[in-house]
Amino acid sequence: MFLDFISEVEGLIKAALDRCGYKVEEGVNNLGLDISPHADLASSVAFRLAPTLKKSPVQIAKEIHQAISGDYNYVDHVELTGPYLNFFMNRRFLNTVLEQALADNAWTGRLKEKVIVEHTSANPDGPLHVGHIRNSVIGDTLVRILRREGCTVDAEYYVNDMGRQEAMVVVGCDRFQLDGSKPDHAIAKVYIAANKAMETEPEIRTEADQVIQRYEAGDEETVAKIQSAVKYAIKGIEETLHRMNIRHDSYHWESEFVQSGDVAEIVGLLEKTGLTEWEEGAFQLDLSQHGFEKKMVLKRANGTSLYITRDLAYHRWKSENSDRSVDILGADHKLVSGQLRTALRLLGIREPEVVIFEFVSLPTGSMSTRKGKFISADELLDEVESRAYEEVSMRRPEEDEAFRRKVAKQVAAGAVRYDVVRVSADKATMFDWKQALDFEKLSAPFIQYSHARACSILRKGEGAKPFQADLLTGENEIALIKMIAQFDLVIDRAARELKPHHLATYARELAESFNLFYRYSPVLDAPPELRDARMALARAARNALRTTLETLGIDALETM
RNA sequence: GGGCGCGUGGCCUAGUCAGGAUAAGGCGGCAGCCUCCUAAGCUGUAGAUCGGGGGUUCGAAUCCCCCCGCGCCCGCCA
Repeated sequence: MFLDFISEVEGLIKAALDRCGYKVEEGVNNLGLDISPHADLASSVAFRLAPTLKKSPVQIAKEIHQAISGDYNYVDHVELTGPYLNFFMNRRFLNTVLEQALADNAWTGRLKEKVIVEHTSANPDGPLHVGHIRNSVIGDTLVRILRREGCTVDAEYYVNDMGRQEAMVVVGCDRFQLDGSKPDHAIAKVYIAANKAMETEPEIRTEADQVIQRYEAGDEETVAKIQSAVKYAIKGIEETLHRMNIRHDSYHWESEFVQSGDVAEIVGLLEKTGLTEWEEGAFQLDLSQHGFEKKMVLKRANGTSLYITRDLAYHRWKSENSDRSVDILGADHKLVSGQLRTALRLLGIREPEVVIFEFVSLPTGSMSTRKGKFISADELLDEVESRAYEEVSMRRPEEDEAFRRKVAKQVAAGAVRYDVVRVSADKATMFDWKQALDFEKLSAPFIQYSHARACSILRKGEGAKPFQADLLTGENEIALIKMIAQFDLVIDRAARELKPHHLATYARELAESFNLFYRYSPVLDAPPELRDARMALARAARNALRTTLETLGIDALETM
């Protein structure tokens, strides 16, 4: 809805500029529009015109203001405040927002593209840890945001089954026993043990190399061993992802692209660029003309393929099977993903849009699966869930065990997701138990609670019935409607910039806005007509909160 | 050493891409609000040289340059 208001204001200003004979340079937000405490939408365009027109911004703003036509749809009036043009929404706009938020098909989005989002793709050598889930949460939230925008999205997991780490898992399985614990954790134990053993038995390295070669050559016994280990680990990883409402639509294994011949084909195509050469037995691509100092190795001296070439083949497949593809990658992949994109460009293949997130570290340093130095996502979820259980038991002692367990699970999953997604991806973070276990304002439970309160009112009142939206004139009521209106703007921005944290910020603001309404505008005790109008607003807010939470992948509890 | 990213009250973060009217939240501190639709809530209060220095501009947390600090990368690993 807010996007419609912005479009109207843009039209009014452009028409007024034409009338005055003024021109602004083309560019994003060249009209200087901004949501501001002084107006629903403010324009500082007069400042931009001042240097060329050699007039004061105040004078220019005055002229534009006089030239603005009074033909409004959603605009109520335009105020001239010094050099600023302040636009205000009319009642009709507020009422339309309410009406749309009450409709079943509210917020359907404007895009239609087919998008592939690849996220998580953690090596199947152990459980997801608190660093991996930053990838999963950002990725899954983007999947949901793009779907909300109308895109058809395929969430994909790229399985690294051909790497050295998987060979080490197989070596580990040969030497040690899987102990029957959760599959991904069991795999991690033998993987860590194999790495530890390698310190005193260097021949393990050779053993792993042989596994890689045999696997690439299609040796049956090796194929069976690797694939069963990979599937076993993935089973555990999926289970963890499901606890956080994260599901992939499809899995692609690296080996697919080697077996299909795609990798060999890609290497052949790169050879035709004339930038390749054999050096010390390995086949390499020189990207120095493109700003990369190091050559990109396409084939090892022993003939086996590398992650990067397999990844090139996968990316070609993705670009052929989508309109857009998005990769979620940790900061350690910055350089490689740059090389990958350059190589794709050389081949005329559409490049992926890459979302990089910075590292999550522990107070003791960065995490490592290989060294067994990490806090697993399961550990985190268990801990948060038990804290949530205490909390709900204290608040709702009359409810039974099943209720409290269920609420604790949903609160925990939400709390973990929110704690991750609220921070901008390009900020390195330090994992903090205190913050992860805090269920107050800057958290999912705060938003879930607002939603539950709205549901509580709706449960106690009557169902939907006619109401007079014009009665909603209180400061908090209007502020809440305006906040609901911003949903489309926020989704649009988050989808365009691929920044899910904008939605997290919005969710908090929406909940805050609802809480003020809840506190200062009694619904059930209001006089009949006002009560009906406030019921409608509570319902609209419930819908907005529910949709926001769903888009964040957080369960919208009706009671908690 | 080079490349990329980050630096905002005691702590954590939004705002930076697209410069604009008093720098916005949370945690922690202090002081209040449950005969009132769930207090996982609400209100008030104290607390900020927006890492430092230069520059561009009518105007800089935001753009440019230099410096400092932190993170990540610079493998025939992934």
